[in-house]
Amino acid sequence: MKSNKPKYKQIIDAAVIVIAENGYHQAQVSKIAKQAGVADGTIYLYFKNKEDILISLFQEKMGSFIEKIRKGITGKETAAEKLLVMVESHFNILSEDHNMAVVTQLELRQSNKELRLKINDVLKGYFQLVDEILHFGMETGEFDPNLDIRVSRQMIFGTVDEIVTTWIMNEEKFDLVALAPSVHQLLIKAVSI
Amino acid sequence: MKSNKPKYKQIIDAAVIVIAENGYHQAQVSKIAKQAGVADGTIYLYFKNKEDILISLFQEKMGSFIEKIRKGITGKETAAEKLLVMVESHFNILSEDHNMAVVTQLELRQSNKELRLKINDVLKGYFQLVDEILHFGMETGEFDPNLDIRVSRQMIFGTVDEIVTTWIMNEEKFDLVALAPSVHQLLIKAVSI
Amino acid sequence: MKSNKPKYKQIIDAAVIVIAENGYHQAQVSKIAKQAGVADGTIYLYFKNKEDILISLFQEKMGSFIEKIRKGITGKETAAEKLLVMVESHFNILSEDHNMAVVTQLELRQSNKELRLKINDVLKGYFQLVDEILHFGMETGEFDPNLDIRVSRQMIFGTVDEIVTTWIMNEEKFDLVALAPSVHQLLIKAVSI
Amino acid sequence: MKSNKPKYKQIIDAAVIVIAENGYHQAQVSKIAKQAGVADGTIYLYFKNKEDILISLFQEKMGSFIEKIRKGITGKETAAEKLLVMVESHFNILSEDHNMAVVTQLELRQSNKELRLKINDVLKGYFQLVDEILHFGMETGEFDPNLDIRVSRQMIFGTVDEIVTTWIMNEEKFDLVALAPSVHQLLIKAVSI
DNA sequence: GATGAATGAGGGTTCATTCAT
DNA sequence: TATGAATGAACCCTCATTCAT
Repeated sequence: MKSNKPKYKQIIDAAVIVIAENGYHQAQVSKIAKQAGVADGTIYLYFKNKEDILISLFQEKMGSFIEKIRKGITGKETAAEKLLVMVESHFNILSEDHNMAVVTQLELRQSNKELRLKINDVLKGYFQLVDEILHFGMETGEFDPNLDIRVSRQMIFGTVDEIVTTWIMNEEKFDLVALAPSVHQLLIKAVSI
Repeated sequence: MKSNKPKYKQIIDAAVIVIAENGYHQAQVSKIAKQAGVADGTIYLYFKNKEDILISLFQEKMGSFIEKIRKGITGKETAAEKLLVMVESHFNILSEDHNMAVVTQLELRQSNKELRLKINDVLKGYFQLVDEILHFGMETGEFDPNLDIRVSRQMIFGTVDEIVTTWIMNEEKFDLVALAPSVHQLLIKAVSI
Repeated sequence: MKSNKPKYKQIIDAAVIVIAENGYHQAQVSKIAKQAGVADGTIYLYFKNKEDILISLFQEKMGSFIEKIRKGITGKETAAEKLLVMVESHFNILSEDHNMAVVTQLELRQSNKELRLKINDVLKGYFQLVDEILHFGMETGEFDPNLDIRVSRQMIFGTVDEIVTTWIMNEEKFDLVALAPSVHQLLIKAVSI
Repeated sequence: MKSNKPKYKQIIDAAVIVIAENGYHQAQVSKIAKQAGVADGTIYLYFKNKEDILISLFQEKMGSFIEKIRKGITGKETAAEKLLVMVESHFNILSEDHNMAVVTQLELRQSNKELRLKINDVLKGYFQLVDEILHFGMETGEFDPNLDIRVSRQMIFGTVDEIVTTWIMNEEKFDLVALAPSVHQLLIKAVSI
């Protein structure tokens, strides 16, 4: 029985599983290869080196993560609704993919500075999304026109990120998605007039 | 000329310098020993293992960090003032100690999950401080009596932490302390009625 | 536009170029295949394995090398003249083919003992040529009738080979062919009565 | 039972044995360490890397090789005698140390260009010795005053080296030392007037 | 208490060769 | 014939920790 998934995706998915199960520093290339069902050398036909797997992983996953959120907020009419959908989606997506949550929130942050800088580049897409919502809210008059966009964005991302991290560190013992409304309420109050 | 500092502190200070200058993954025990002016083996008379150095480092530094902040907020009369002092102190202390900022915000976060769990234990002292301010504000009627304490605390810590991290990742190119008022204003609006 | 050269020669020529340009240890089969304009697998339709390429290369090139020299000395009347032509030809041929010179003098000598033994087999054709000149000189009375043929041959080959190697190691900065007369003179004195 | 040899020498001697017995490309650091009776890591307390072992090996062995020969020729009165002693010593030393002979004549020549250049540096000490004998002979009138020193030296070294290599490639089946007189005679005739 | 030489486990990556198409 | 994607064995070096002095 052959897998029809192209090997590139196959390897990235394997990496997520292996990192989630073994931790960043115990995610050897050979383990990833075995999980992907390919030979060690095959990895290097699709990725320049181990770091390249991790960056690609983050890009792929975060790319579709952002895309999903963006789709969700597109139809919404008010900035408040958009923000709510963003928080809800963020929590939802990570709730539904335990491995991804562990990998992006905990494991990949153990990487070295160079890799983290590249990861930060990817995160810029998320920051941009937040900025768009903020600008929109300021235009519609929902948000304080004198907001410091940068600080507001850092508050929003910092809050959501901290909550998710805590949730994972607590072994996902509470219902993350259920927190969305109260998180949203706090954030809305902060940026409103 | 021999240092009179007890070797325990000597080694921790050396660790901060070495990690700040070389990064977490390039901070070998032998480098720390050399920086501390002791033999490699001497380290193990004062610390169980390398991880123990890092935890002790975090405990020592975070302990005095929290103490300083606690002192600052003690005299203040309103919860809002306390929160302002907390944010200002937080930014101030890290602004004045570049090495500490780099080590606690960036480098130590590259440690494995186990170590990070222990670091989180130390952070509980900080969380408690935030909780106290929140409770105080709820009692005085400054803050919303229906606040979800945990989420509010995560918002406050997440926001402050994210801003500091961004500041360091940007090579401290902007004035961190100057941001305190607008950060404070956002947070106050979030938790007020 | 396809090359009409049979692929066998095509691959050997590619190997010479790749080895000369990249060195023995950086001359991967895939590089040779790319240089030859064939697929990696095609190599194995014409050669048993990588070693077989190198031996074949040496045989082909050394074969025509010896042939050229043999032609040059055939018409000469005295052993001294023959020896002069041999040295001159040797220097000439390598001077005119930089790649070949590098490959046979430097790169192929990095091969393992087994391959070098096979290379030595090919060199026997050259040794035979020298032996013929020596015998001829001994018969004509030009050379010492009590010569130890084997030692004399090793002197002649060792001398010429050492000079060529030095010339290449010095990046061909001096005129190799111009050395032929003085080399010849030394050798003639050695073997003469 | 502890070895009292300093580990540096211990490791070099082990390297000679391992390379002689297994060949250059099969001489793994772990094998050398095991043969030396030390841990793999210990190697790196005395040598920068694997290449450093090989260069040091060559320097140490070639250094004492040249020293021995130099001592032998010092007392001799004529250039011819000096040359004889040199050839004899060269053959003698290698005859008496099979491993060294294999390592320096065959195995180390498989190293990459960079290492070979460093090996060549060491050989310059030998070349210098030959040059001294040649100059001496030219001064005493034993040798042709118009000798091309460089070519003569290359002849002498090339001849001796080729003979030793052949001897080893033939598994030392003939008596190398016994060849010294006839080799000497040839070389003397070559450089005499 | 203090030293520092010695230990030894562990992993990313290359590349000659194969074989299904 | 020709292809080229896939294979998987093999090795140098680092560094936290120990222990004889």
